[in-house]
Amino acid sequence: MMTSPTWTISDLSKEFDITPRTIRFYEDHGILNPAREGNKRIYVARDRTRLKLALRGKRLGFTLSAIRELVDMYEGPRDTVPQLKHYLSVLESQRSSLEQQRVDLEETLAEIVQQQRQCEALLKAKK
Amino acid sequence: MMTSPTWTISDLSKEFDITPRTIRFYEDHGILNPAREGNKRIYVARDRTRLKLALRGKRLGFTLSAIRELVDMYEGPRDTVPQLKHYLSVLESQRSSLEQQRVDLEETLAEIVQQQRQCEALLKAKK
DNA sequence: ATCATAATTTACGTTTACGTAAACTGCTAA
DNA sequence: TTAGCAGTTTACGTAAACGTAAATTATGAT
Repeated sequence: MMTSPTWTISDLSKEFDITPRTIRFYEDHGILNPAREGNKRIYVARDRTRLKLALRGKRLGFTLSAIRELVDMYEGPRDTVPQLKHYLSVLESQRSSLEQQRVDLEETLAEIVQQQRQCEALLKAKK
Repeated sequence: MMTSPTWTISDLSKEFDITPRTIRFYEDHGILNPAREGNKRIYVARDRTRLKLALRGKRLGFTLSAIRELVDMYEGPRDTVPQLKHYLSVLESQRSSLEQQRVDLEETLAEIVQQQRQCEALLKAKK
């Protein structure tokens, strides 16, 4: 018999270097929905994936409610045509905002690299 | 005689679509330092550039204090070798964090595009 | 001179994303 | 069986980034 892997709250908090408080907070806001064994939370692969997505979203500066929308959508029903169309429009707006962010990122990175070069040149001149 | 351009607080708030409150808040936190004419704030090109940088930083999810460090450094003195070395190390850590962010961004974008394709395929199948 | 408009300072309010403390439950090793 | 964890809920606290209202000042137009 094959059994699928599960995690406890401290497993996840260690793996992703966040506090259990944060994980419970995400649950309060509908991002996670772990099963219970008695009163203890049991996380399965799906939960872990959602948490991973959430943390990546955070690193990109998304709010928790935006993250919730996002992960919900990733799994949500796409049965009817109106659902599909709505989903598509949300995707499109996310994409355009991310692409603006990418522009900002590239610009900032380019400037930083340029400053690095300048500094190194100055350092060499000093020696 | 040539006179360099200046802006009022509402000029800038309109141009960048933020409230004057935000601009003054940035000043309180050392990101801006406009001159005064009587008690009114007069912004010159340097202030405007710093504001632009700040807003780009915000879109990337930087905190205001991080933004302050960044814009300060862009103009700060780089005379001594210790200053240069410190500056370089700050630059390097910023760069690595931005590069992590770029990875996150590309991954997320790729997933979004994939979902878009799936949806479009589903939509076509429905018709 | 007055009236509207733009600007100012001061200060309290608000939302987001958790931190932290308190008081409890449930295993497990000694 | 008791001590010690890991986990739980409840609830108040906090820092960041402004919003918003109040009271005041300055300036240009009529």
